Amino acid sequence: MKLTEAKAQFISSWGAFGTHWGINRTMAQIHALLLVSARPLTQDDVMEELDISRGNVNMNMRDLISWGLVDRVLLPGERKEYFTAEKDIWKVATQIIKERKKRELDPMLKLLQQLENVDGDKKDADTKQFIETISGIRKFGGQADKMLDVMVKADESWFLGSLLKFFK
Amino acid sequence: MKLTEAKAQFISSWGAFGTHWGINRTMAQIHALLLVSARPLTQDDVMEELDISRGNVNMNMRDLISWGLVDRVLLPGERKEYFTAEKDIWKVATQIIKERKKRELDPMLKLLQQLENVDGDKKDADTKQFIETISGIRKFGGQADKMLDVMVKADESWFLGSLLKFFK
DNA sequence: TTGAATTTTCAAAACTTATTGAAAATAAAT
DNA sequence: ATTTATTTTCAATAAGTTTTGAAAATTCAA
Repeated sequence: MKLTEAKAQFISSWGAFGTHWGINRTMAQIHALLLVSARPLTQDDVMEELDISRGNVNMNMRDLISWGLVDRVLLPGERKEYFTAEKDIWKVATQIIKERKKRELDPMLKLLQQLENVDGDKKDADTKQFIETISGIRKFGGQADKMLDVMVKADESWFLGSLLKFFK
Repeated sequence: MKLTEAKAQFISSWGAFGTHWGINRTMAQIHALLLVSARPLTQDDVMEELDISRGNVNMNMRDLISWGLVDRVLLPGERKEYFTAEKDIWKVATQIIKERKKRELDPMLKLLQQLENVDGDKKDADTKQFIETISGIRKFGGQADKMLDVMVKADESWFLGSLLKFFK
């Protein structure tokens, strides 16, 4: 397969993949494009490569920057802004974990904690089931939370190396 | 907080949570409702509780069943079908992991393997970057894949117990 | 069988989210 | 200070997704 075709294939699949994870297709595609580009790109480059409008590129790029996945780069002597993506996939993953934990997991755990203290007779079947379900989810979420904390603090070789030994 | 209010709160938050993970709001809400119900519910129960149409309940319920998260239950002497959700959150999580791995991760890894064999000069910056990025993602994905395999085969106490010790 | 209860389907409508493109704002060069 | 290049914003529109509801299909009982 030729490079151009392979790139297109990767960008398209990565975009489709993203939509299963609550990320919009275009954002994932821009990210994919930057991931496989040896050099930083301008908004115009992205517009041309993906055939999308300037406003679209601009907004999604901002979003990628706010997720910490893309950086603005100023090339000396150039008027235009350039954009580049972190290429180390471990860093990408920990960055995403960090953000999603903050935006989604932590607030959910906080809510579950409150809901666990629902008032009412603990002998009532519905109340009992509610408390059991909520506390089950909270405990599980708490463990996941701890594990992700260690993960984002660890460095790749340590983490994957250890896990690998651990799981044979 | 009263039980009714707490339930409503949980169902609504779980629905919002779901949308961040590529799951539609209603499916997540039906799942939440079944998770906190002490007894199986009919389509009519769900229609009433969530104030949604019959067709909507029916389609999302099918989907939940295909994900292995909900079961049909036939109560003796009853004409209607009842539905119930697996309450053990570890089982729920491993079930979801198993399905998403099969539907998303495995095909992606297969694609990356193919893309790694792109033809072209490995000294060309673009080709080099492409191969490096793709193989980086593939290696990382491969590790994740292995870890998830162990997880879905393990049982909760073993897995979380071991991880907990492992991560202090 | 026939008829009533129940479930399933799916085209149309409602709703949600993403995209465009042109105008406004900003920044740099002359 | 003015012109020119570039980026940002956002109302309008397009595209995509979810929901409805009524008709068709199925299931069960008499």
